[in-house]
Amino acid sequence: MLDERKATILRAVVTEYIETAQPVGSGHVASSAEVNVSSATVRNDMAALEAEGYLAQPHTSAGRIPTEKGYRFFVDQLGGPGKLGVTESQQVRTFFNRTHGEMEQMLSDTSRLLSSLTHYAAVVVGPQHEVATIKSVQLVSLSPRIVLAVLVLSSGAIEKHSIELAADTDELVVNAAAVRLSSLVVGQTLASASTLDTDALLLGEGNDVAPVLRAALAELRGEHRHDDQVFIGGTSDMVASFDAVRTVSEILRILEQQLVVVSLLEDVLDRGLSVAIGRETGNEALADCSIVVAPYVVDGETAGSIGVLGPTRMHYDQALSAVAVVANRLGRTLSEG
Amino acid sequence: MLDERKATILRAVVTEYIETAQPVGSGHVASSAEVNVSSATVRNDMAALEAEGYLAQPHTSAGRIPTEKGYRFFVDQLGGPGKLGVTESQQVRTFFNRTHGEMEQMLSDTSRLLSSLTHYAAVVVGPQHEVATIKSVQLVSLSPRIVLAVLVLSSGAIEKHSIELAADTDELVVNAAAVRLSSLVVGQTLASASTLDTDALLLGEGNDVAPVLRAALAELRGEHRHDDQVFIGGTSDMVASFDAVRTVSEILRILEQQLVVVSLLEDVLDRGLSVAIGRETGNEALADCSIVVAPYVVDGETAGSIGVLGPTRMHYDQALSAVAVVANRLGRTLSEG
DNA sequence: ATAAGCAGTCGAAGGTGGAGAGTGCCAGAT
DNA sequence: ATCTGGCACTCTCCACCTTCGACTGCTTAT
Repeated sequence: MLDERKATILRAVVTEYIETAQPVGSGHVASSAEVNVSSATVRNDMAALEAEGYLAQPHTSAGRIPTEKGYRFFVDQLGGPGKLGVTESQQVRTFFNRTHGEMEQMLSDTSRLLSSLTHYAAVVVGPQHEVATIKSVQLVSLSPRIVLAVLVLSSGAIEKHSIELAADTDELVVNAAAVRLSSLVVGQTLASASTLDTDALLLGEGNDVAPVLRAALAELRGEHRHDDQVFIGGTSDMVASFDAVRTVSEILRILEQQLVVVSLLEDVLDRGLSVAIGRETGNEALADCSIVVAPYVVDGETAGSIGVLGPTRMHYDQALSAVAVVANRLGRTLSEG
Repeated sequence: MLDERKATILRAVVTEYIETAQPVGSGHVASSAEVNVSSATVRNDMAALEAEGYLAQPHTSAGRIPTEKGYRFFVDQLGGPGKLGVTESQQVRTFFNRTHGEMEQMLSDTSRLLSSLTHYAAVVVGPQHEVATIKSVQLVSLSPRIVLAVLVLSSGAIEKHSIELAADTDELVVNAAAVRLSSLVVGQTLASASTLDTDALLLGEGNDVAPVLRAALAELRGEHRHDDQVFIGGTSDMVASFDAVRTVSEILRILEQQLVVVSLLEDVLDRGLSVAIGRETGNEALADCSIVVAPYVVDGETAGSIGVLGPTRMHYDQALSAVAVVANRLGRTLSEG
């Protein structure tokens, strides 16, 4: 649909605009290395590209700016992530060699890494808990009526939830309930544990233990929903790409609503490495932004996703490689543990 | 040192400037309700105030702007927080009536509340763990060499730390170590637990249990340092108070370095409700910002602190009352649990 | 001590006029 | 049939100027 020369010209315009943030004129394009025709010819093609919706003019007699469709073509023809620069590769390598220990700390650091690689905001969504098995359950009495349920998952993640009981309950009873609970759910996944038939299980229990157990199982059922951990880093870097405080404020508002961010990332989770440009994000406030997202795989299962959020005129090639590489290494590192 | 009229004029200038962000001229001040002298008289006093360092002129023939010293005077003469507006009081009341359960969730929500009350960025630093007693310790084998230590504190907080062992260790051995560890530290504070004499305690232990126990105790010692939880909300609101993206970016960079934020708040912790204006924050990047901070008290002990970060031309009265009220209610709510 | 008047200063706003960067189109070259 | 050079035209940007208005500071009168 786009002949070779037009494609080259479009590519040149996008590249140039990403670099300078200024409308690109036919002269610049003609003098660029890849194009060997005169500016007049470029002008004709650019007019055609505008008619087809790839470019736009801020006003007559200004250069052209890529439209979302233009960026989309540009990204598609990149055909996947390139290689990272040497400095960046080195940075990723040392990061993952040095990192160890706490998963949360590591995910948070990963978001910092990603933002430092790309200079855009980085979002890391922690592994889903559904697939992890329960390693241990514990009930701790904090006060006569409040019990804290602590779950340790095989991923190393911890879930806690405080349970308010209807009546004062002795610590011994709580402990008994904990033992029973452990025997029921340890080794299962959170998903399967939450399908347990509460009523049937409670039949054999004493009158004191039963209510505690019932409450705990109820929590278990509700607990694993919407408890995604999100780590956001590098907002200060990204902000520098924009020039209106107003825009910045709106973008920050989106980032503060973590639910929105998570759903943005999860929408594209099954598509693998992918890019959403401007309104493709489905969010009007992000019209000037693009998102590059990739899932990461732990032990063969898609566990979570990472991404960067930057201006539509982002350095897509760098962002794509950075996200791809980091997602890959992150998955591998988490698999080892 | 400042006669009554000059004080009134200074007050009027600060109030007006906070409202409009425009330099304030003598005419405006003279026509304000509190001042009953002509603009010429105001001019004379304003010149004096400038000479004394309370006001500054962006350029000749512009109105005056408060200096840090001017804001300082203004804040000092406010003499403590006023009352919150009815809408705001209502908002605080419903928030604390409805809130319950998870402390982390609650602190995070509190930062949202505070930012929504003030329209500035809100920072909430979670309770220090030093004073909380250990309710339970658990060691969970994640893999033959990795053990996860989970501490439940009386505050409802959880600390976790993964421990890498030198040798593969059976789950039974880990469990034995956990039992022994529990008997040693449950009921103690983290602070006292970390002063335990490791070597003496290990004498009576078997060769298999000892290394696990030693590793766990070592973690315990290091664990409670620098593990403040920080919750930041409302950055998007605050951003709208500034007009240079550059400034915004620098402020966000500070907020991303949580250590810096924590130290800002903790510097003023023992001073009670207090305000740092511009460079008083000790941070050059926050020259255009002010911070209002208050500690909150749980069970008679200063536990943590909350604060808001806004422009130097912030609505100090509203910010002071909001911070004071929320700190108070937060402390009370946490004490009940 | 306060007020009134007045000259002076400076920025903001608006208008003007190139300069420069672009465009579209046409006619001629390849 | 395509490309190119040339040309007229358009529109922004910038520098410059002027006017306007909001101040101030000073001097003088009360």
